[in-house]
Amino acid sequence: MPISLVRKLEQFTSLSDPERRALQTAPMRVRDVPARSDLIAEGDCPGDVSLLSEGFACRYKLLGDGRRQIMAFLIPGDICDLRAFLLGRMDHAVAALSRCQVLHIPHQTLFEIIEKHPRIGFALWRDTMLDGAIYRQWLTNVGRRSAYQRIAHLLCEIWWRLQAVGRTRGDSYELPVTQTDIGDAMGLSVVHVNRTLQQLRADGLISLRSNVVVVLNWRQLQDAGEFDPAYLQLQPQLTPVQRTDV
Amino acid sequence: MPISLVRKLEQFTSLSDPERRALQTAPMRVRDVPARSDLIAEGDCPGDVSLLSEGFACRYKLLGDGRRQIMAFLIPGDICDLRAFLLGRMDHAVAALSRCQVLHIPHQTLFEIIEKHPRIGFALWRDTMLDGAIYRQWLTNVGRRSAYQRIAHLLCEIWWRLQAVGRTRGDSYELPVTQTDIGDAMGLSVVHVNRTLQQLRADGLISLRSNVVVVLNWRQLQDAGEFDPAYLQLQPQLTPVQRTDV
DNA sequence: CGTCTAATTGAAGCATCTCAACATGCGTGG
DNA sequence: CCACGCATGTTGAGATGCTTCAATTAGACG
Repeated sequence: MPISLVRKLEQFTSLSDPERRALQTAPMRVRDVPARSDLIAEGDCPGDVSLLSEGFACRYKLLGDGRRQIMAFLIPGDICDLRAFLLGRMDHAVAALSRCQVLHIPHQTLFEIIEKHPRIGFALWRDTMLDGAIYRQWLTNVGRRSAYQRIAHLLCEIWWRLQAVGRTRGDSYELPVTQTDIGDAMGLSVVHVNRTLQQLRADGLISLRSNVVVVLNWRQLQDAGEFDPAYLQLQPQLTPVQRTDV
Repeated sequence: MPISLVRKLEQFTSLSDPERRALQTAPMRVRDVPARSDLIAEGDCPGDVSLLSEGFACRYKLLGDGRRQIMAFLIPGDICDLRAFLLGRMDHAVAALSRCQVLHIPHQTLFEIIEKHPRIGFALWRDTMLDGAIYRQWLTNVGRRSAYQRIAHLLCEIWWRLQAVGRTRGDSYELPVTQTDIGDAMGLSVVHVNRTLQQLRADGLISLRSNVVVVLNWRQLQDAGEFDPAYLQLQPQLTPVQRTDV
C-alpha cells in the first residue's frame, strides 16, 4: 500500500488522534511520475512539499563537466523537498529512478498543521536530522572506504530502510537502479561498480539480477561494509500490526 | 566577541524582543575545552545542547582500521549536538581542533523556549537543514572531485562561513587545522594534501602558513572548486551594524 | 526482429596511496 | 635563553585501486 504522511511520521513518533486527523484531512494532490524524470530541478522553489509514496528516487547534483553525484536514495516515505519548505530554493535536484507516486501538500497547509500540532513539527525536524545521519555515513563511505566496502554498506542500508516500510521480502528487495546510479552515488565508475558487484557475488555475499538484491550472507556483508543499523534510528522491531497503514 | 545563541539564530531569522529575551535569560554554562580533545564522544547522550562560541571543532567517525573521517568542520556559532536533542544518542564524535569555548543549554530549557517561541524552533530546524546542504556539497566533493578541486572548494566554504560570523580579515582567515585533518575531511592522505596545497600555492591561488589562509586569487580558487556560496544561505551582505553582537 | 539501454570485458593510464626518511617549528624544562 | 623532543610539514619512490576508452554481449520492449 502507498505510504501516507501519517505512516511516515509514525515511524519515529506516535501520534495522537487529533494529530493523525489533521494530517489525514489535509488537502493533498497525488501525482504519478515516470521513471528517469526529474521530480524537482535544482533551483526550484516548489510551493508544496512532496512525499514519495511509491517508487525509488534520488537526490543529485550535476558537475561542471557533466558528471553526476547522487547524494541520497529516496524510498517510499521519504520527503523530497522539505528543504524548500524551510529555505526556499532547492540546492539539488530530485529524480525518479523508477515510476513514482508523489503526494503534494501545500506549504501553507503544512505550516498550519505544525502551528497547531507542534509535535508534528518536531517529528519532521527529527526526520531532517536523520537525513543528516545518513549523509554522514555516506561521507564516511565515499571518503574512506574501498569500493567493495562502500557497496556492501549501501546494500545493507537500503535493506534496512526498505524493511522499515515493508518493502522487503525476506532477505531480498527490489532495487530499481542501474550500476551507473550506484557509481554516481558511491563516487565510482560504472566499470568498477560492475567488477565490484561481481566480486560480491563471487564471494557469496549477495545475488543481484534484474534489479533484485538478495542478501546471501548477512554476517559477511555487514562486516565488509562495517554496517551498524543504529544510525538509522529504527524501532527495535515493528510488529506487523504497527506496520499496517492507516 | 564570543557568539551567543541569539547571534547564531539571527544569522538566518530576525528575532522579536521577547524571543531574544527568552534566549538571553536562559540558564547557560560556559566551558573551556583544550585543543585536540573530544567535546562529545560517539554514543554519548548529552543532556544539554552545546553551542561552539569560540574555536574550531570537527565531527568525525573512526573506522574499524583506525582511520578517521571528518564529516564537518564546526566554527563559532555552530551547534555541536543538536542531534542528541532530537534523537538521543550521538552517531558520531565531536572534537576540538583548537582551544574552544562552548555554551551549554539544558535540553529542558531549550524545549521550553521552543514551545513558547515556535519561531525559534523553526530557526533551529532551518539550521539543521543547512547542515544537510553542507553535507551534500561535501559528498559531491569527495565523490566526484579531484584533490585540487576539493581543497579549493573547502577553502572557499570556510572563508564564507567564517565571514558570516566576523572571523575573517579581508581575504585571509585562521584555520587551526593540520594537513592530516584536511585529509581526513576530504578523503585524502596527508601526503597528497601536502602536495596539493603546494600546487595551489604554486598556482598563486592561496597562501597558507602557520594556520593562516590567504586567498590570493578568488576567481581561480572558486572556479577550481566550482564553488557557489548560494548553498550556504548567507544573507546578501551583513552590514557592520548587523554584525555587532547583542 | 530491430533498437536501445544496461551489463560486461579487456587493456592501458594515472591519481592517489603507502612507506620511509628527513626537515622544520614550537613549547617546555633546565 | 638554549636545547631537547614531539608534532607537523615535506620529499622521494614504488605500488595499486580505480578510471578511461573502446568494444562486445545481454536484456527489454514495441
